Amino acid sequence: MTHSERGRSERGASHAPTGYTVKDVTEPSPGPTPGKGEQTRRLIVATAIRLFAENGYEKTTMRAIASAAGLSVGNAYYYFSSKEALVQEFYLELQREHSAAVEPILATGGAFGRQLLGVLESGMQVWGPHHQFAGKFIGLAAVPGSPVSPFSPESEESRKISLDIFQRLVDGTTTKMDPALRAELPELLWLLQLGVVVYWVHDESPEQTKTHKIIQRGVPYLEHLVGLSRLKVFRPVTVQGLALLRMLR
Amino acid sequence: MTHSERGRSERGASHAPTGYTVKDVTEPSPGPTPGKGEQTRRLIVATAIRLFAENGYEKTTMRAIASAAGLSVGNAYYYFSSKEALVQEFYLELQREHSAAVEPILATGGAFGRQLLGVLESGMQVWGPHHQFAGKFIGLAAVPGSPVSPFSPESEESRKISLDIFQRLVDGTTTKMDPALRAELPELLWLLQLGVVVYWVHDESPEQTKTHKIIQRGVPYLEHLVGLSRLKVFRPVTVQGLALLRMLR
DNA sequence: TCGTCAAGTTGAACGCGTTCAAAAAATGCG
DNA sequence: CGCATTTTTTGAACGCGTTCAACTTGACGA
Repeated sequence: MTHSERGRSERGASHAPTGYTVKDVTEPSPGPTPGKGEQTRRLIVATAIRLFAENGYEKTTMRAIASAAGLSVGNAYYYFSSKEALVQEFYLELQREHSAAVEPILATGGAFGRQLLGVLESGMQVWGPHHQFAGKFIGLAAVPGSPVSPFSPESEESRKISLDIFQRLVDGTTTKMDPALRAELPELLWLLQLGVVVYWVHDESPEQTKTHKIIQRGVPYLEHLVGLSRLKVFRPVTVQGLALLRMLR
Repeated sequence: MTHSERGRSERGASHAPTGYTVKDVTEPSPGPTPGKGEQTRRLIVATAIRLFAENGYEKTTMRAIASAAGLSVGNAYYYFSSKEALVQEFYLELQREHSAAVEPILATGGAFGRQLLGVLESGMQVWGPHHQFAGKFIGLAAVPGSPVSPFSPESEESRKISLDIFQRLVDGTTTKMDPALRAELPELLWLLQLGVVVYWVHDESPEQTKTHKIIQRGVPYLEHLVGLSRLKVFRPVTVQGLALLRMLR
């Protein structure tokens, strides 16, 4: 792990394909001129995503991706430094899907609990078909220094998308709470989501029913706690807890 | 992942080496008669542990283990179904070391916070030299269905050792708390430890100073919360939180 | 148009974890 | 002991992710 590029998962050795920002693969026409390299790149991403979704992580070998896209393995590695980088693309795709699904919920506004429940449930809906894939993914993401780690620089875009959802949720909620808590709540929810994901991934109950039930009980509980933060009795506990949270950074 | 053995990490296909319970590699004489197979098995474990500690996870290839032990790769696979199974042995070794280090702390008894701090700190001391290895390990352990997953049946022994430490800690502590909380506290601490480990593994500050600081602030905070559980105002929050915790199982 | 250089592409090769048919060694029985 | 059976050991082979020297294609100024 000794590459120092920022924010993108490709490498391109010393010579990189045309730089650009990640955008929808199916966008109509604008954006950077789709040169030959760009075309190949998109083909690889699209093929990889399709195969990951169809056949899962392990069956989707680099050779399978390359041959399905009609090119050589080496060529795929010219655009992506590793299989993990392609996994990251798949992850981003699902995250954009989640982002879109969550849009109406956040736009409507409303109580904290209702919104959080919506965000978590729609996340499970988007990821549901890929539960097994997620199990392998989490194994990659848990390794420090991996590009797909939620703490890696390569995951900055992912992190931003995710944090943004919670930021908007908190900004838009009418639920009253300690202002100090409100300031930290987006990040706290992001961490909570990490925990939920870990639980969900290990949840082998049919349709991940256990996870559903837990967030349905847990979210109102959390909403209750958030409300309590305004009470004088809970003030010291809240303040100290937040101080601890800030230490994690 | 289609083997259904209980509690051990080896396989042995249809024919398994002499069954026995995992014991100290360096014990004097008793235990199951050390037949040829048993000797080979121990040699492999000892060699693997040594190489993991000396050269880390990736450099310790199955070929390296086999050749260092003076036998063939296939032979290693006769006793251990995978490299992960050998990693598990290394993990168990460190856990026994931790268990021993923690003994005097638990024997002394004392306040909850003091004991918990001792347990966590000594864990970091034992694992400190293997911080990088732990990073790879957590990647394996995070994958559902992996034998080294903390939730796997193969990890039952590990889990028991760990839970036992927290059970004794809670049983031995003089700190007053809600009895309902006391009943669930060992498992809660076990989960907390999982979180600490994840943070520690990703903590790249020198000597993992950040993790040290956080547990030094976090443990007293937790002790405070535990104490608060006896107050009437905190009762509903405690009770509901515990109900939620029980749902996780 | 041609030549030059960068961009893009190839496929063989490497080391890895893992498998397995076959050989060797140990064991048990008449 | 002689022989059949089981346990243990071997090493070649497989498919995987990844690397890289060599080749082809495209872009562009002279």
